[in-house]
Amino acid sequence: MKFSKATDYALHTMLFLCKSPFDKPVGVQQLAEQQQVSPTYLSKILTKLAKAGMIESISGVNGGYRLKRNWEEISFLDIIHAIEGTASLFECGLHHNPGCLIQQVMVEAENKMEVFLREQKISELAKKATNMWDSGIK
Amino acid sequence: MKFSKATDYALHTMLFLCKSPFDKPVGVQQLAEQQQVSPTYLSKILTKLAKAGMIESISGVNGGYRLKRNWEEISFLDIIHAIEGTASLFECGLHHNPGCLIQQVMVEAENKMEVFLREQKISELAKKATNMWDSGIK
DNA sequence: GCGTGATTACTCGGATACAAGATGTCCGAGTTTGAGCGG
DNA sequence: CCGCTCAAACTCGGACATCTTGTATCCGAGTAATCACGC
Repeated sequence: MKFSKATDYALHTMLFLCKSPFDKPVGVQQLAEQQQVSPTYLSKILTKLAKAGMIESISGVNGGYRLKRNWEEISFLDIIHAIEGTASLFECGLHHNPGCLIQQVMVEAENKMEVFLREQKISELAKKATNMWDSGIK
Repeated sequence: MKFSKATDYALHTMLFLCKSPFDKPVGVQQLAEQQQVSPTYLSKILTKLAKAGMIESISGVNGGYRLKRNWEEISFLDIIHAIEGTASLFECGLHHNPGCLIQQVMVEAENKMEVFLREQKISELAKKATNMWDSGIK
């Protein structure tokens, strides 16, 4: 039970895109270099984010990826769900008992986390990050 | 990113032990049958719970597993940690940056879940379960 | 009747097999930009 | 100077290859209760 590296890459990529100028698409090459990942692998992850409607791809020379409208509303949870899927974290093996008390507790626990992650907008983080950058705090 | 089946088995086993008479140890056979798992596999999981000090094993004929003292304080989180380990769910790949903002958000999210799971005592659930049983609600 | 040993019913732990999912690579195809070249 | 073609720089998507981890099985060893046997 761990978050996959793909999620890590996705979050960092989104954060980076938020800090980039909106008119110029960023190439996979550059994004991959930033995080020390192979470009081809990153492109898989970006495809998922694109299908989820968070970013869009521009093909051809000077192409790359760019944020889509309403990007300011994108939360951590959105990104995580796009990569990890939306299935429940816990599945009671005794599926013939839908009222499993353990299942109920676990679902509620998962919910606590999701509520928090839904509040965390990636755009807010981008602001904070650039502020730190400006003030010289590393 | 999902909880393992082992965690599922562990939780159900602990719940079952809570509902069993304390003086008579329960055999792996019986516990495994209850959950449709192979006894040998279950025994691995039980070993982990034993090492975490939640239960103890009685060897020999009429042996089995039994709850240990202070079992009433055992929380969901204790059990999950015993099986899944206590490592953080999220690890930022860019480990040369300890102040990664994304990491901070994720750790906090994980914390929200853990705080909740720490409050959930397995013994409380056992009480509730037997009440439901008594009142005929399946 | 009583002690001693064998049998039985258990757990323990290591080694190993198997499956699935995460991670990563390769390649062929499509798309746009821009440069080169001929008229 | 204009238009056509072609190469270059990109992304897209499928098909693999690899690695890690969860899941599961097998087997030999240890342990305690119980039973059987012989004295």
